[in-house]
Amino acid sequence: MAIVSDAATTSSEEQRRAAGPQVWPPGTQLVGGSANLKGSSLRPFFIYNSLSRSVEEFIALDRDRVTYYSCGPTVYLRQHLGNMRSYIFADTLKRALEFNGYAVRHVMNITDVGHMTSDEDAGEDKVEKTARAEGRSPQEVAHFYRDLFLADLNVLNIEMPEVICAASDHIADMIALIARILERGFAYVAHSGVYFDVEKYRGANRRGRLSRQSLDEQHAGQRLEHAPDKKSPHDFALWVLNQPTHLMQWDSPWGRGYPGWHIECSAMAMKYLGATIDIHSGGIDHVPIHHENEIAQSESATGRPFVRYFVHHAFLVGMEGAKISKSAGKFPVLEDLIRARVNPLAFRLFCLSAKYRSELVFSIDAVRAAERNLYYLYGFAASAPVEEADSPWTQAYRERFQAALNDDLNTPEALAVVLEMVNKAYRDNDRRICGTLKQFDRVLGIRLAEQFEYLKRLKVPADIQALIDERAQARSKKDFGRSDELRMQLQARGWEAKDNRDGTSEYMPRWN
RNA sequence: GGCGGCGUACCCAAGUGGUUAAGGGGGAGGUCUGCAAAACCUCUAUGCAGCGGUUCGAAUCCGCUCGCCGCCUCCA
Repeated sequence: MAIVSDAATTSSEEQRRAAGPQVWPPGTQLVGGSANLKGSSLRPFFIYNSLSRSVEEFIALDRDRVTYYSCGPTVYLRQHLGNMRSYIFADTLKRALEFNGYAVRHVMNITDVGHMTSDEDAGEDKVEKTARAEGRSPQEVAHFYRDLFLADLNVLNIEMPEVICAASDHIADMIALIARILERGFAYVAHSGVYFDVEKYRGANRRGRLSRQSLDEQHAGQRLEHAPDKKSPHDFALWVLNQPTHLMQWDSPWGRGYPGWHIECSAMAMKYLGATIDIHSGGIDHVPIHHENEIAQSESATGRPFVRYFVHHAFLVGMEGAKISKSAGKFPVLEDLIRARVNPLAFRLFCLSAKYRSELVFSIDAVRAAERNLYYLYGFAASAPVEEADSPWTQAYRERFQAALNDDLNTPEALAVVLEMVNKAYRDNDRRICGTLKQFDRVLGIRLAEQFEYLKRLKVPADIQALIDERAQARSKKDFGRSDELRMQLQARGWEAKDNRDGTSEYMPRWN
């Protein structure tokens, strides 16, 4: 039984590190998939690894290819802004790696079965609970909220993961994985389900690595009165049996039932990324239970390390410092921002204004502050000389930008670099920074590139054009009363007038 | 009870042993302008919850105190 010990992991890690720089000396230009990223080269990228509780240099298992699994949504409710911070974080991590020349294979799950509530005695599947409440089938509920979720990703300009996989499409993979765990003796079959044998696994001394909590310290099982046929209250379900009221059931070698929540991530991560994946990310709340259990299951089945870098982000919190959570009932969603006439991409920028490991205090005003930055950048891009080559001085900003990202994803610092560069471009009246800005936007993801051609592509409606023409006439006759009146009319229709010093005027619609 | 985190200006937020404590928002003043907007410039924390300690030197390390929060049970 080859459960790899911590010591073994460390030594192979050291070997890898020692070998790394020889394969990829700083400054090496990449070819192939990363060749389009001019100017970015594989440099040391540091990230906080929850497994070691320290910032480590990231070294991919396979040179410049990264396998990345991030926790996706349970599709029983609209994802709120706290959730969206999570996906923006995952997307930013991926983009930062790509900026460094890595090719990232990103897998995200969609949980549509097996994620239980714990309010009631028996517990209830979250998707089914919503289905009952809304009078729809679990599939309808899952699809409905999945589609809303995907739409939100699109609105926030989050890149689609290479694989998005639903748990219910991978029942067979989960059954196969459970069978392997059983074969290896780390699980047992009881009347109420197939359970992972934590006591047995503890002998291998792996569980508790993430949370640093011994099982005895946890008050595990204290409030879980069901499933009396578990050997130990710490044991968790791999497959649930004999729950006839459950709507979603599948046949298995152990009887009809449905999978436990944790097993899907192990099964799908390993199916699409292999037994050992480079990065696994998720919310900090998943450290003690969900990810701990994932590790236990996966490594029991394969005898190999499951995840090399576990990365956890902190919460978006409300103004009283309390977490914005589903169980609390009230939480803002993307539509609340749109209803408040805030550009959703401002929320993206807002998320980047804090480090992923820090709690971020949410307020509409704070997002509006980020929106000012968004439009500052848009305003610059809309009139920037795209066709000209960048000035040499931009190189220093590119270096600083990358250095910030590579320092444990310090996006606030990176953002500061971007703003300082644009400020310098304005101040020195040297606007040849578009190429660099476009590169930055590959990480920022605020659709900046689209703004460069904005004015040229702009179609002015005839009625707006009529107002513009009349205003030009009024201004030429120095009829400023009429001119201001027309400005107000244009404003009411969403168009802003901007008068230049030379007497010309520019008109563009408001962004939001 | 156990584990973990936080407290930096009016607001958001970097910085975690060593030049003037990033950046943004907001505010004040100014340049430009018919006005407005945009942009630019100047100013806006002798101090980083409080009190001790270590150090040549601390927001940064240690101790205590106060306040806030998360997890241990579904949660990003």
